[in-house]
Amino acid sequence: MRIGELSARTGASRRSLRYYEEQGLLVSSRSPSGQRHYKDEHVQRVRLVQAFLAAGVSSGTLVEMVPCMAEPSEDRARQALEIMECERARLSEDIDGLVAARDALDHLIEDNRAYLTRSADGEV
Amino acid sequence: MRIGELSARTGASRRSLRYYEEQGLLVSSRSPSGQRHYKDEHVQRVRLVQAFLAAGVSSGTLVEMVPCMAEPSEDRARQALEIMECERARLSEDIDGLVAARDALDHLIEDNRAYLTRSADGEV
DNA sequence: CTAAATGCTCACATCGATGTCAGGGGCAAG
DNA sequence: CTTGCCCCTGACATCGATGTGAGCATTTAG
Repeated sequence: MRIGELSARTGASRRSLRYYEEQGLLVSSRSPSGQRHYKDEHVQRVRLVQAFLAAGVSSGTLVEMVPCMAEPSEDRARQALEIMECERARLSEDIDGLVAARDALDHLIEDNRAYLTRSADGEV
Repeated sequence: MRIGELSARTGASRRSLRYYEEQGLLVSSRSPSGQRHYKDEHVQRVRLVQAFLAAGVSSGTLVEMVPCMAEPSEDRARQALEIMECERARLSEDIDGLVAARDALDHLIEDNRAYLTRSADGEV
């Protein structure tokens, strides 16, 4: 498939797909005229990239984690593992932060509701 | 306290504190010479702002949520409530995304570990 | 009093993923 | 052949929170 279809299937803009490739997160075989061609497999790859980027993993970090699978070397694998675990810790921290924020928000919502209820009861 | 102390207590840079004020997220009383002065109370406020900003709530959205508590009006409260609930949904979505990413990462880590183990067992 | 530390404002820089526009091919159907 | 749609590269723009630096004022410690 060409870039338009991959874009449609993944929701990533063409621009983003080219960017992923530029960053080494995605490969494409080129037709003689230079057009990118992808296989079904790549749909999953793009989804993975999207998930990590959305999770705040930078493309630079991602490139150190994921592509090691393409050209496996023991050293690279060890280094990738270290980075992955580091990133995993960051993710967990972020999750905790978000959950805390949501709790705080729930608190504000509660307060607001209480205020409105009181107000509705005709209180000044 | 002046801005330096508030900064030290919250971990927010002086720059950020001025920015929060500029955005209407923080108030300060000014000394005759124009220096900002804060009360202990404000430490908590800053922490709240930090938590929400870190959670990806924009200062614009935040200003519609939080300061309604300062000048409570029924209409504002209702509108704020709507925004809060909307933002809560977004937060929950984000959390789900992060958790999914972490799961994917765990998968990659697992694969990597398996590879290293096989490698250590002397396999080609 | 003086020097050091702190504060003020204004303005420009940064980062990363993406949007967008321009100028130029490529390819299929009418 | 032409029309329409997709693709290419390259470059500049965007957003939001924060960093940074200049130039100047104020407060505090010695």
